[in-house]
Amino acid sequence: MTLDEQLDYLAKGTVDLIEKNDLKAKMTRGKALTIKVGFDPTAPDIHLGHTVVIRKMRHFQQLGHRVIFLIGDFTGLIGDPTGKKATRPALSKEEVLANAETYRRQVYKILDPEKTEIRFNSEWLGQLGAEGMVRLAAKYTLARILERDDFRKRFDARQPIAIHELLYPLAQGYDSVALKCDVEMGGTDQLFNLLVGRALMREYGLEPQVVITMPLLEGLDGVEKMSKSLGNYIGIDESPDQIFGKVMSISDSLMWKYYTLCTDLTPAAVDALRTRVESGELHPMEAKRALAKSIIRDFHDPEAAEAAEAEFKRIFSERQAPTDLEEITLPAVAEPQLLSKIITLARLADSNKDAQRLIAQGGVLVDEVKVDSTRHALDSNAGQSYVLKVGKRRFAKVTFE
RNA sequence: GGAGAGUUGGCUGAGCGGUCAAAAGCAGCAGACUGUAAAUCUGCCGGGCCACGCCCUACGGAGGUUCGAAUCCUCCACUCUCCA
Repeated sequence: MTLDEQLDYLAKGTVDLIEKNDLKAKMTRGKALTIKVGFDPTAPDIHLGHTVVIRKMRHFQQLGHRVIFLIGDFTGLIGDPTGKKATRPALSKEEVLANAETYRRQVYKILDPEKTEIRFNSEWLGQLGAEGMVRLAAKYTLARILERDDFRKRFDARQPIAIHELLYPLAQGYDSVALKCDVEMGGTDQLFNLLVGRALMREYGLEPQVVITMPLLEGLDGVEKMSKSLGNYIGIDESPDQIFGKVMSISDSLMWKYYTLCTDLTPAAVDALRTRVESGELHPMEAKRALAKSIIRDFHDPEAAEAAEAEFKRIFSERQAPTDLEEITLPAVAEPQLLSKIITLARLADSNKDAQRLIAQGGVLVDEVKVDSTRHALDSNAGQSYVLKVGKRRFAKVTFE
């Protein structure tokens, strides 16, 4: 690839690239660049939203650059104050290392292990001490910190902002100083923090980093950004069946964004596919199936993708029980037991009340037959066995012994 | 330091001393329909009990007034506002 082709490749899918000329200048020197992306130490479950940036990290690796997967164990003490939960419990050294190990295992599904460095920012931020932190804080002003939209909004809305939250962008920026980064990437919500890094590097007499932001991926609800805490995510570590079902649950319109950000298809290819769906040539469900399989192939393998599709068809299109039915054994009881109790014992419902509700609404099948009474009881003597379907996706074979 | 406002179910947010297990919206769950765990519509949405009714626990925490309190009083904790 020529330099310009490389630039285009790296720019693909980005929202901000500040400044493209700076990136070009850095690349012209021919040295491997240092790319930094920070991750939260408390949530080592990588989901599809994270992979948007990770995919871009891989692009840099493909071009021979050095990628630093930075675990923010120090900044984790603060917690990026985007949400309402300001402080988070401090993690022990062991927990941080365990989480890092989980990250490593997951992230190498996408990144090249040979070209990835995993670092922790407590390494330098922990050394800083109170004095260092004061000196760092002296390099920035409150007015500039309040440029950050969420601080501004909370300030204007008279919501509390703890002082330490203001330090978060500074700490993150200092990471770039410590690592002498050439490029830092993040989601668009990170733009402010990334730019603070640029400013701080100047203050410390370093060449400012290039800042790249990637679009945020909406979660399964199609509205909020994908996040673990909102429960609207697809985890990279989830089973093929889970991923398939979750992808199928996104709205038809959202599917195109996933195509753009979670596959390696070119924008032109995605547009072509979309045209075929809109013209009625291709069924949207088919397009969504193809998307689900593509994502599963990335995190598992092609066979798993095919199997997941077959299983999905079986359960939801044909409404049959899954092939690998969960087996649950319950202690035998001489008297017939209420079905609602059995469902609760088998943990197919949260409470007896919940189980009764499900039955009342016609959501429970015993051996393929719908149960119509909340007082339905089953023979619970040893040896009895039933296939229970509770709701759309909870299945189990319950045996008494 | 002083004055005032507030704290309600996963979230947002109503709530007259009894008719409040607590409006409404969101989220969630189920059913119908379907093209799918899309969309739409309908219902459910604290827990216990072989009950279709009864009981228990809940409205920041602890006490109190009352036949009866999410609703009134006292103290405590936390948040916000204004003044200093």
